[in-house]
Amino acid sequence: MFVSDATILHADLDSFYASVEQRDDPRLRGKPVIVGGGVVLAASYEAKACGVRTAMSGREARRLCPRAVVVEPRFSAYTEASKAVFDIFKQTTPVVEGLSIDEAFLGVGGLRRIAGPPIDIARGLRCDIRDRVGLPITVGVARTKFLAKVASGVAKPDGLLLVPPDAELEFLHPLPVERLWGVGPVTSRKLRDKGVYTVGDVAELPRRALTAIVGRAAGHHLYALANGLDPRPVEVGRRRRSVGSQSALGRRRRTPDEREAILAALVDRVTRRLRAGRRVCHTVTIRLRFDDFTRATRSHTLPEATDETRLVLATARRLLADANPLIERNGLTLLGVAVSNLDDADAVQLALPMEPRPEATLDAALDELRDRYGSSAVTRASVVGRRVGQPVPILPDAPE
DNA sequence: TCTGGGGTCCTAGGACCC
DNA sequence: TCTGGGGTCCTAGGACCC
Repeated sequence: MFVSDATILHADLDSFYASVEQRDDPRLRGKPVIVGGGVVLAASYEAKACGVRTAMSGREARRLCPRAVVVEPRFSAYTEASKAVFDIFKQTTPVVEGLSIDEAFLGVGGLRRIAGPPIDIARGLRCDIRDRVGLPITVGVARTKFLAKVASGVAKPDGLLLVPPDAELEFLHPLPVERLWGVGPVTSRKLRDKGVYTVGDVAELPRRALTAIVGRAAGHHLYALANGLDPRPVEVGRRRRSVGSQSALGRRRRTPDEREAILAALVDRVTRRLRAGRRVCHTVTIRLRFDDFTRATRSHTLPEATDETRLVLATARRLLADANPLIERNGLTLLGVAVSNLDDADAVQLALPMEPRPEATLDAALDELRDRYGSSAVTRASVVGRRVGQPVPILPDAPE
């Protein structure tokens, strides 16, 4: 049987925020460092050794690790460090799929001739990031995304681990179910209640039994992962699907005017980011959290896409007003705004009658768009299907 | 000791259309 | 005229991830 190669790298910066702090302030090196006072945003490995965890309350963290140095987060420093690391990723291979500020998949399948086998590429990558950015990074190498991610998780901190394609299940099956992507506290409890503790236990379960425990989609997903099946390719250029901003309000009651002011600031942040990314949104959602930590969302979809602060704010205000009885009853402790259903701001729709050959229609559309806006202005094109007889809006205005 | 801020994906019911 | 099936979109909630 043909066994494909381990050509996917999962690169994950170790305790990212805390590592940046230790890099920039030599006095912090070798010491337990906690980033964030109210809630732990990141903890150095010295702090993790005391039991400090991300998302823990600051008070609990200080109790566990009284010697820890607590520093305020410096987000601009983290963004800058992340950019530097991603630049090195992209110099290593064109196939980079970012997962978050400190994590990415790299496809290195086509590079053997010029850069050697994946394990050597991974070694080189770790050295480059250490030398040029000054940060430790762990890399997992495997045949699939999931295995590469598990490998990096197992190899942390500052490690490198290859899962050979002929030893995947030996590696995977002894691990606890929580290592499976998509198994959080709720799913973990459901599985453990049924006597399913390890990835191997999941793999032994019939698919039907698994979907009965965790639901359809999750069941199929976990079944595949536990058996080493994960055909997802490393995807370049994934677009953001929503933009949001939120603010915890503390326990103090806010007046309607105060809530208004906070809402306006949130909408302003979100629409600025929208415009900076040349995107427009269709749907506006407000997020609420209450005294008892229950949550609610309220959303509205606009007839036209927008990036205008005024319009998004008016919509968010209406949603907030409608939720007022809920807020008065339960006490608001968090307010958030998110926009989704995003489009490119400068997308233009063009309706053409369908030709017998679909590609001829697309070619004709591209020709017409290039005529209208100049060939260099047309950078992306996609086909939108409409039912026959339904009107398609035509937006003839050229972007500035 | 009550708990940040940024996201993704899935589910389920109802409206609406063919 | 009535009934049913199938698809899409919207809304709300929930689990999960970093």
